[in-house]
Amino acid sequence: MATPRLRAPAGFRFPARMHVSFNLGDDLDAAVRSAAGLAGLADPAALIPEIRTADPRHGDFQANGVLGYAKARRLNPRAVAEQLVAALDPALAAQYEVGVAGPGFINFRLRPAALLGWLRAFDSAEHLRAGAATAHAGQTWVVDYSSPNTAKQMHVGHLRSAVIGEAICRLLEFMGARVVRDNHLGDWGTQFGKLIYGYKRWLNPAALQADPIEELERLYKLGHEATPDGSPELDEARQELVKLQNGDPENVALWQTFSSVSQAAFQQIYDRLGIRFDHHLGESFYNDKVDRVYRELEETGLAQVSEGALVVFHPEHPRFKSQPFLIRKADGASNYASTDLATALYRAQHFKADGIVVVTDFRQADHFEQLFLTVRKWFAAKGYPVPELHHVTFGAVTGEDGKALKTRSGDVIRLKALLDEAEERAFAIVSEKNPDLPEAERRAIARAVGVGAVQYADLSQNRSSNYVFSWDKMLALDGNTAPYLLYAVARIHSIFRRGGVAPGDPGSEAEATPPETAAELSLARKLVKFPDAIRLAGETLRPHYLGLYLFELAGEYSAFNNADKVLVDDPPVRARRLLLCARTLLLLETGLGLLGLRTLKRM
RNA sequence: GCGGUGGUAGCUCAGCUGGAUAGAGCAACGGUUUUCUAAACCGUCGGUCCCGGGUUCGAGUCCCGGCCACCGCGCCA
Repeated sequence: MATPRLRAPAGFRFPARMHVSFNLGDDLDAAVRSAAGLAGLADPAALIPEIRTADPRHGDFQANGVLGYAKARRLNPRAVAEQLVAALDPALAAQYEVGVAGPGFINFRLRPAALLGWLRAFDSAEHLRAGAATAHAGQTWVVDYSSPNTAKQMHVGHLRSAVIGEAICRLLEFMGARVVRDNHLGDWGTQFGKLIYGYKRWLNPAALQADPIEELERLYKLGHEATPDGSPELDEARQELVKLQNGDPENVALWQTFSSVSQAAFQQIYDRLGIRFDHHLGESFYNDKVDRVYRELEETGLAQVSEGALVVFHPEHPRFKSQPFLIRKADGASNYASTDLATALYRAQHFKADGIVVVTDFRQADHFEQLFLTVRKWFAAKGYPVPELHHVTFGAVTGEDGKALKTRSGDVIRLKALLDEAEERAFAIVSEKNPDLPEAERRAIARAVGVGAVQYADLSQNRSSNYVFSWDKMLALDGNTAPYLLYAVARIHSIFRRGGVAPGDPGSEAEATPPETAAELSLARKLVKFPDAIRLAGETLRPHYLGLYLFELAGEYSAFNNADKVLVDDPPVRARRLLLCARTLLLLETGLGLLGLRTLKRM
């Protein structure tokens, strides 16, 4: 069937310098809306263009909105689509081939010169950032992630929150937000009574020096074993806790020691993962802030006493009308609902958060749903601004048997041991594949590849589902893995080394002509979709959308790399291929950086 | 019992909030190297999208009812 195509007006020259939108789809949305008015549609405001990235077979973008509009008004959708196309701003024809297809889709295919225009406009990390930063400009987002318990080892269960949380922080920052990274440590609770009990009796100072968390875990275990239920020893341990809570100087000093040595140990892990928190406001920080929560929730009538405890019900909710949100225990003590409420208030008021993101596993979904329901009503009742509240959940990490990941002896796997093993395995692989590199470099490569593989295994998959931990899969050079992506980066660097130019060097790109070969075009069209991946990952708080894009980009690059030699003699061809390499490198390095991975120049 | 999440190729998973002929990787089979990193690329094979209804121009995607797995549901976090 015939599809009308817009042609560039005779003599039209694509301007060398013109405004280029970061999100090209935004231009199309505006253009179609404007055309709806010019085309004389009965109800132009009702036409929502619904611009989507298209299957490459059909074009780069498509407008789907005509179908719904036409059907609702008993119009022929193809006819409406053709009316719209005829009314499109002719300047658009300089950039896109436009056609109507199927039942009434409008397809837009970027012309090679327009592809080059975008690639020239977004030629640096700064320009990409400037393009992306409109989404959350001027906003403050608090991200609560990792959040381990002090005096305990970080284990594999803490991995996902840390990795996903950091990627979300970087995405939000890239999109223009000021991000407050807050490690909501589990640093308060009944376990400290037993730990102090053990500490005062069996401390080995040398062991505390050498591996503080190891020693604290040993002391807690001894304290726990020495204080069985109903024993006088348990009463003593409880007394230690009471003393701590009442500000006994000795116990407070001990508790502070536990916190500081724990944070120092955690930071060793965070350094390997590229994480640095702005704040470590643990549960203890909110001890003196829960009374206000009780008071305000009672005075607004949201909380009530039930079975001696202070609870919040949500009558409009099918389940939480009867399942209580327990915010103060019957004995008067606070619990994590109390401190989480106080935390939300502090973040909203002290940090002036426009958004709060909490990254924990899916088992806490009920808690956060109740928490957020309560916060919204509470803030509304008091006239406090209500931030966007997001609970970012994730599934479990399982072994290949589908059960929770454990060591062979059944213990939890420590994060330190896990990262060590990742680096060892990566070192063995790089030493086999590239034995001529100096050992120091192979070690450095192993650090980036090994840790990156662990991070990316988490980030490449939809966070909602469980994921199966497999060394072989995450360290494979094929498939959607960190080594595959890092390898693509290294290969591009290799070309620039061979060519004796720096990536993105303006001189090397000056003569670049628009992409021509099938592989060049395919790569260029993938490159300009980067903003779409950022938007999708950022809006849904699902980093795997960015990972998937990077994998597809690396795939396009590999196909290009295989089909078209870059360092050819013909200057314009060489220049445009170098430009494509430089932009691929820029987007891969920027994207992997947003996911928290470190990239390499050689591997 | 109520609820959450998942169920897509032999395996591990995508599928951009309802769009065009459902895609990758692994595994299996075949091909490409005087080549900028073959740690790559290309192709073939492979589908009851858990089942049954419904909504509509169009459903893997939304609604209803089932089945299976994991998880949560009053003083742990």
